[in-house]
Amino acid sequence: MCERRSLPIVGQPQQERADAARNRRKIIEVAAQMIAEQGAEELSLDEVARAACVGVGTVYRRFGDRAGLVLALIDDRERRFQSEFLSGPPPLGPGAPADRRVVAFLHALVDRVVAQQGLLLLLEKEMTKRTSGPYQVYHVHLTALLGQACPHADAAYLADALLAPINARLIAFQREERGMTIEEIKSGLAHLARAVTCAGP
Amino acid sequence: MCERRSLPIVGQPQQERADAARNRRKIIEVAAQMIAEQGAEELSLDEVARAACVGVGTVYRRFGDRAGLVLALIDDRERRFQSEFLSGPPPLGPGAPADRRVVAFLHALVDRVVAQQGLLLLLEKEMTKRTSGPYQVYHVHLTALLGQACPHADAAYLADALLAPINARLIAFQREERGMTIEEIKSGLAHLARAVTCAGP
DNA sequence: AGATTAACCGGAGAGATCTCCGTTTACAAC
DNA sequence: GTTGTAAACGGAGATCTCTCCGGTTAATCT
Repeated sequence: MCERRSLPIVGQPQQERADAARNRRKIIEVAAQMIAEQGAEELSLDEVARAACVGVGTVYRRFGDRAGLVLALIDDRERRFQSEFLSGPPPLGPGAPADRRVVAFLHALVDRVVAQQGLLLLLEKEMTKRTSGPYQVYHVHLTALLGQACPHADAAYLADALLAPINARLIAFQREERGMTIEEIKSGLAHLARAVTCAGP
Repeated sequence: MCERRSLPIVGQPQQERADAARNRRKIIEVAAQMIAEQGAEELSLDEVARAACVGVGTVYRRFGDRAGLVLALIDDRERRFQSEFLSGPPPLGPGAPADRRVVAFLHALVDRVVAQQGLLLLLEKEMTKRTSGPYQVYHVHLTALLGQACPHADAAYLADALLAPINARLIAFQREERGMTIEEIKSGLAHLARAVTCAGP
């Protein structure tokens, strides 16, 4: 009973209706442009809906909430980034020793945060319920690397602890209020990573 | 010219009018009770105002915004905590070696986050503009300790990095989703602190 | 006590987030 | 083409945060 006519495409939500897909694209496009024009800080979904000639309900049905829309906006770049550290050239991708990959990964994350500051600030603020998909991926990846680099430690916790200082709020604060440069931040992280991967059990 | 009649009390905002002080107390009291009853998650300043028999404007004039009210609610406990690590008995207070004080401090911070989870979650979410007063104090304190424990490193950055994993969001996630215990979190932090304070330049 | 005034008060209102539900529409089956 | 229906649509509305401003009051000076 209740058999489906066409087999579902795995991972895809059963095919999206044409109007739905069109609206999704339009909303993302309009939102991206609004952010380019007036910054991410004051992105209003009401306004996005109006500019996209779509009801507010539609925006929320497509993306769930603010965080969902921001996640969708980041998605493209995020995919590329993930493929880089999962299967790209070393030292970020496989082929380099684990401890070097750890540092390369943390540095790449810093660059990503700096590049997407506005959107990530918004995302971090709004993301109270679920944990972001990207974070989960980073954590799995870093845990694996740390497991190789220092097999005796609690790699899962260390991964959380190394990821924690790489967030948009803190980095913005360090750069704007503390006057730190990106290089100083990266070198601090490298120091931390080195200490962790070299230390005894 | 423009001389003041009575010298201002240093640090105090020039004395608060009686009705203003009464309202401040009432608002804090009502807010604390509402949180005790229904959790911090859904604290509405509108509702607080209504329950305190006060206009919304009054709440915002007294506390600035949500973050301000939450900060005021935390204040008491916070003062005590600060005096403990600034002038209380060792190993938290002065008297113990710096590296032991670092660990004691981080552990005390974890306990504080666990004890105040609800309010701190709210605070972290709302605190986008200014950085919280408490954080600044923690950072100064930890930077000083790290400066003693490992004079060669960038103590200011390490302080940020060690404080970053001690936030309500992450700890709630680690406990609820990852199933970690408080002891596991503390031991992970201790490991990290040890690695940092022992590592070479 | 009476007058003066700076500080405070209340609550309407702007603008935002998100929900709900009656109406409309795309698509598949016939 | 017609038809049936699940999915999508739109936008009014419930709440919330925070601002603004005309009216009120506590504290001070005479």
